[in-house]
Amino acid sequence: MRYRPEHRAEIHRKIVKDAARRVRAEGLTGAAVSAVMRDAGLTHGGFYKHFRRKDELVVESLREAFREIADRLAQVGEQAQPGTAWKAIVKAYLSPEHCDHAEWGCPLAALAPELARTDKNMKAQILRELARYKSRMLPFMPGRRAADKERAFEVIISTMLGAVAIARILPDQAARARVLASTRDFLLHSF
Amino acid sequence: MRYRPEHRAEIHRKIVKDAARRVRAEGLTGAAVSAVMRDAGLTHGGFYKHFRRKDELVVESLREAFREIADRLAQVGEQAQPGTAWKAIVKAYLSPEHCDHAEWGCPLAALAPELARTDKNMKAQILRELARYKSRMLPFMPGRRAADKERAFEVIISTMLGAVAIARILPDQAARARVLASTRDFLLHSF
DNA sequence: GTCATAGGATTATCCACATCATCTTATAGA
DNA sequence: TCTATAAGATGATGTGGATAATCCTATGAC
Repeated sequence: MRYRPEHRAEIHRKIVKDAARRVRAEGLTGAAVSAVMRDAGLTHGGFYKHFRRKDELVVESLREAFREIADRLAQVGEQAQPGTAWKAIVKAYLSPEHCDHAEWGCPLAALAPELARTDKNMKAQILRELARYKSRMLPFMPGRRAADKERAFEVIISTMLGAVAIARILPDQAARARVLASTRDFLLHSF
Repeated sequence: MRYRPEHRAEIHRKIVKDAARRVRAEGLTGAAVSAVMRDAGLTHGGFYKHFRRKDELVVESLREAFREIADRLAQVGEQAQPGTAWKAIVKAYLSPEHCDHAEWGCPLAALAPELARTDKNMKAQILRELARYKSRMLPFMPGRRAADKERAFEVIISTMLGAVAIARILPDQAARARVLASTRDFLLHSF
């Protein structure tokens, strides 16, 4: 129908944003073609005008999700007092808000084991996003040398995603908050 | 066909054991009825002579998986010098062998986010298994009072499962081993 | 104002999977 | 030895999802 030139890009973005929410909320297979198209106000048929295969959408949605969380955490880090940035990031990551809203949260906390099971091809693309995520967090990490910061990032992100993943299984807010708080205190006193 | 009385139970166990492997290797939806039945040497049709619904198999396979890992870790804890049991457990959990064999490993490391997304009913049953897992690990945990041990378990298991989940995404053994080792050292020096 | 075209709709196909009704048959128990 | 029965096989059904061929039409470029 020869829409406005920017229309195509807008729809594309809309689909990806929606898929980024859905994969985190429902898992890697949670962004069904018909669902994301419906959310974009379209029918499933047009999907392949925007993506060659389903996998492309999944990868793009992960890229979007990693970017969103990196943006958010970087902002938290930048607003913190110098030297305490990593602590602010830990507090934000281990907050009840993050725990309660996987759909806007860190894709690692929402999907890590599923990402590990993707095929070689997709995993390579995921690793690129993971590397970008890491590099954006490094400036805020504790430690003098780059290698120290990398170690710190790996340990801190592992600990945090584990805590959030466990907390999300727990039914009542009290138990959830307890896990988040004790992991937070543990991390804050450890570096 | 009126088989030996114990035949039914044997087949049932075989199906569950196989499903316990499959869910950890391929995710909560990885134990397809036809696949587990084929592995048991049967066809898909007989499945519903053993389970009322698919969910029942999933829950039983998780129960089996939790039991397997608890058995393994408890054995490690018992064989360790008194007072160092938790350290031995941490080393076993963060070993390359565990990382490389999700299908025999801790269901939390393999499935935590997926477990969080199950419906209320299944989650309640999962929580029971999680509680049993915890109670079996508590005797080995550091800390004086029961509450301390509980906190220790929660923080330690979160950290460990996160590290394994991240490591499993990484492609080369070196990077994997690095994450496992630094998380292990981190934990061992923290309690 | 016309019309070529690209974005979208419709519709169909294919596949994997859960579920279930019905048929078959080996064997435990008499 | 006979037979009732329950485990398993066969095959059908329904669903959800990916993919693709074909058709439709609004609009930007002229």
